[in-house]
Amino acid sequence: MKKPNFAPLSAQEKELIKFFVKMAGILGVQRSVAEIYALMYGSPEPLEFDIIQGRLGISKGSVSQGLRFLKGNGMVESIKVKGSRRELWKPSPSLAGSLVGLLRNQVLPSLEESKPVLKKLVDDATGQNFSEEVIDRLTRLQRWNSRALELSAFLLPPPEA
Amino acid sequence: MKKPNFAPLSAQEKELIKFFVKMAGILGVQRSVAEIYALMYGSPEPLEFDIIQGRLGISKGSVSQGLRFLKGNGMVESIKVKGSRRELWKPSPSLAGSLVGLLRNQVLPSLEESKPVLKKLVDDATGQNFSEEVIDRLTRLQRWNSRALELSAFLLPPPEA
DNA sequence: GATTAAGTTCAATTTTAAATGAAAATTGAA
DNA sequence: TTCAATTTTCATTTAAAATTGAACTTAATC
Repeated sequence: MKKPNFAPLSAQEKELIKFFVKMAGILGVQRSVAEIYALMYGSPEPLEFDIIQGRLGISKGSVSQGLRFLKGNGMVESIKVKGSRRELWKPSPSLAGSLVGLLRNQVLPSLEESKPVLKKLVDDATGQNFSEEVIDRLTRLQRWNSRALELSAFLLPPPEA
Repeated sequence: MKKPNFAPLSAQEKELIKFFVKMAGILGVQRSVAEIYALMYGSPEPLEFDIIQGRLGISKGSVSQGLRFLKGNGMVESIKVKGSRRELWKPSPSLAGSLVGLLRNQVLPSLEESKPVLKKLVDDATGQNFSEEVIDRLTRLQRWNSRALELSAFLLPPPEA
């Protein structure tokens, strides 16, 4: 019979989790994802699914979705262990790279989508009887969008093909 | 008797609102606030409370709270009309400045709070039997925090006293 | 200083987002 | 190929956040 006996979180682990949860809040990332990442971040060895679930006391579903999200954004890596189906999980080496991955997926798409929308708004405003003031604001908005997009392209080159 | 007859939103206004709502989503700002700001942003004249409420079709409470939030973050300004209790509202001249105000209030506090927490984590980890790997990660985290804080101080000087 | 128009507050409600967990799908060992 | 171990999916539940609106406060006018 299985003994689901997981070590309770240490004070340090709890602090680290709190820290990442707070940062995640700023970025709009959900709590469970931050907890998973924090646990890995403070662990000397890669962790397996069950340990993550058991020690954090969250559901299998949350762990599964959380790992998928983190992997999809390049924030964690998994290691296949031969002779077992289990994978071991650890944070990606570069925290900077991880954040970059996150940002790319979170903000770039919106910036891209907005480009044509802003263009149309500026064109319409210019073509119609809009006030100078408003046209000016819209133009400024468009400029911002472009700059942000350029900056992103520079900072966040897409991952290797 | 009052005639609460407000002009419906034009197609352009709707688009502009959609844009700001999307951007607000990234920053974790609520929809109603984004709508209010967008309406002002696209308006050649400053707007009064009732017009905002009526044209957007949201509650008085939301308008009141939204304006408070926007003002508190330096994103809008109000103009007192003499001989009337009514105020007129318009976006602050600098969009950049507005975003800066927002960011300052949203992220700076968390960065500040985290500083001592991270220091303690690093100290504890160093003083105890923690793995090199983990100590290294925590140190890197601390460095990031410091840099972000410095950068913030540079980019976001506090408003005039 | 009473009246009314304008705006604010906040408990209650509605809406949205996140977490759960049972069932289904998948993997790899035998 | 079978089968048990492991992970994923997703309908449901739970929790969090945003919005509402009626009661309340404040300020202007008479």
